[in-house]
Amino acid sequence: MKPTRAAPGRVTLTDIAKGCGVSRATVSLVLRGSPLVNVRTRERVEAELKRQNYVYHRGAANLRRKVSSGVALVINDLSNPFFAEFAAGVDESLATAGYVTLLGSTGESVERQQAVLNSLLEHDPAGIILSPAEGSDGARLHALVGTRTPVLVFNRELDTDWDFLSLDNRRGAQLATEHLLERGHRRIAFFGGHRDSSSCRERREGYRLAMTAAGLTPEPQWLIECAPTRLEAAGQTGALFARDPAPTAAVCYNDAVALGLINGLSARGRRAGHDFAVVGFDDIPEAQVSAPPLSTIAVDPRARGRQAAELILQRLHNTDAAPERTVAPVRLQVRASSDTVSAPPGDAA
Amino acid sequence: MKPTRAAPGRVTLTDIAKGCGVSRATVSLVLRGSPLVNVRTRERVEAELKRQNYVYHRGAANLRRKVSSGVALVINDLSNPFFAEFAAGVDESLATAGYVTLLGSTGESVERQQAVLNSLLEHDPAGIILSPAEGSDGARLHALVGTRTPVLVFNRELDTDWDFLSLDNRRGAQLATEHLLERGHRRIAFFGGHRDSSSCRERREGYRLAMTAAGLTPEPQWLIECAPTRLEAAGQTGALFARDPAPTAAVCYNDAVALGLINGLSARGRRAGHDFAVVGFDDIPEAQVSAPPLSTIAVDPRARGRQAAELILQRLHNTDAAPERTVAPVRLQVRASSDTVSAPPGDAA
DNA sequence: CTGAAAGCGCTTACAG
DNA sequence: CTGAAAGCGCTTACAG
Repeated sequence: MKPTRAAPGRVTLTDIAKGCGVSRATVSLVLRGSPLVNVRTRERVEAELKRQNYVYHRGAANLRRKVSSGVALVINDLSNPFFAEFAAGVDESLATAGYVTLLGSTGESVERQQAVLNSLLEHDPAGIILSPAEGSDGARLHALVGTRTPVLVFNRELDTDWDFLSLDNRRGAQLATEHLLERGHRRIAFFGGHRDSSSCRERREGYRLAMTAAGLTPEPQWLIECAPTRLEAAGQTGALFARDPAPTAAVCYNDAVALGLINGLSARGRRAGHDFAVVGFDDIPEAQVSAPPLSTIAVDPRARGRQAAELILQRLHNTDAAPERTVAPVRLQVRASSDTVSAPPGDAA
Repeated sequence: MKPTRAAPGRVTLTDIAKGCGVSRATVSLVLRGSPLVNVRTRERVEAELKRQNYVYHRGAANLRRKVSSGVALVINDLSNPFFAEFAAGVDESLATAGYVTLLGSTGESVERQQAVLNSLLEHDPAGIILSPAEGSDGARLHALVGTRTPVLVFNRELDTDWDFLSLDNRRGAQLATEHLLERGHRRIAFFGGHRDSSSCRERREGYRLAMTAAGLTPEPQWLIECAPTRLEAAGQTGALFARDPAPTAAVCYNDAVALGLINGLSARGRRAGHDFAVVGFDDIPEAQVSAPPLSTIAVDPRARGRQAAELILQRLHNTDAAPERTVAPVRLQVRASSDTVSAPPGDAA
């Protein structure tokens, strides 16, 4: 509960100054690489820094300079490989830029998210990258964070004036649908996700666009909701076949749903890739090794992380610009199998 | 490259003190929950804190008190779900204890690890949880970190006097081997990993113990090295069948290797679970959905993360105790399939 | 119960 | 080119 006493005997600027007979000011100038210092003096100081094994206390410097070298990264679910990769990308770019990542994971809990942000704010982050927990309330978050700290929202839209980085959900679902259309499918379902999530709405929109462009109208019973987990998806499989004629293919909300659907199909004696075609979204690692391997929409989460870091850093140096919405590209990753089945002959609607 | 100027107008203790006509000292006492303050005064101060939307500056307080509320988490590979789960567990427990996680990922690079640690140290962590990059040099790390900051090493042994939390690798491999023995296998390989890693050595030892206990002596050609990745493992599959009689089963260094081997087998016209039995190690999420599902050794990385956090926090309050080695339990996770094949009849060696 | 004063480790005008 | 002094936002004996 309580922070911890540092071991005694930290070496400070004063120790270095004494050690080589200059003032603290001079040592500080050396540390910050000022060209004002005489080269001989600099050498003496640097030798002394090494000799005493000096460690810069960035917190003290930041306090004095009224700056911050930390960026908070609030992640809804680190155990999801998509977000883990994202976090790795963020950390990579922040480190390169000389910032440290202050991590907070919320486990998709709005309460924990509130607590985590509160704690992180006390550490005075220069900015925040926020991948909101499901069900987040933009206004409430805004009230908590205030206007002093720039925020970049990732992935899930929030009703705020913060910067927003999102995947091109619409385009992704469109690509997935077009791919199935090219294989001859006509009765294509959109399977999984919750209608009230912005990403689900956008993906459905892309699906609908592609269908419409092909002269098709999605039947209401082809739009099937379920929580974006493997288990729920497996359980909802039956809904696909509730009415005849049933779909021959499905664009899935994400890979987890797609994998669940594949399981659900085989539990009903069907085989994905043989008598039903499936395409996912996200390209999680499992997609490569599932049976059959899953064609899906690749979003390169690590690159998204790097991008998020760049965006927040940019914002830090440009506080007063208008909020920005950035849409990150996605691409179709075809893997022979989950989608190889074509529509049954004579099935052109 | 440079840290960032905070927006102007941070509300400080002084503002609050002025706002309700008390001294900064009194406000500070209120913040820290001192019982000395008159209850009426406390209420006034608290109202003012709320009114002005005060945010505590923990950095300043820590500086004055000579304490730290951050713990550094240095992770070799966040994109590995095992470590991502571990990180989630660490963060969860640290947050509960009122600490913030300072994240640094090294991507298995010893150079980056050095740089990352350097940067983290400047942020004055109370302690460090270090999951070392492959090839780390204990002495070099020790020289860098010094003796002021307690370190808990996770997963890979390092030649230092730091605390160490490891998986029970020996026991895990023993369980895996015994499981295959129970299925009737006699020619069992140990597949994958690098002999110079401590975890690989320990797992091989567990394998050997189980074999010996069953009166069997592993042939040298049953010990096959390869990098612990899916790709390398697939590539090394042939080595299993280089000499007759070939093994009928393999204990794999980890799940990635096991999945690679499964691919490698099917590329050679063999089917894991039908004519060759495979057991993994780690129980990564893919193990559940691979084809066939993978029997493996579950290590519960999230619980390990929580455990690591507890250990380092304990150490912070007990700096002078002797270094501790903690071995975390593992268990066999049987999944019908990858191991269901029994040894061919008449094959009892 | 409350306030004045010193100080954590650093930086930065300002003199010299 | 270098040093003395003030100050970042907080805490903590110490008086009163």
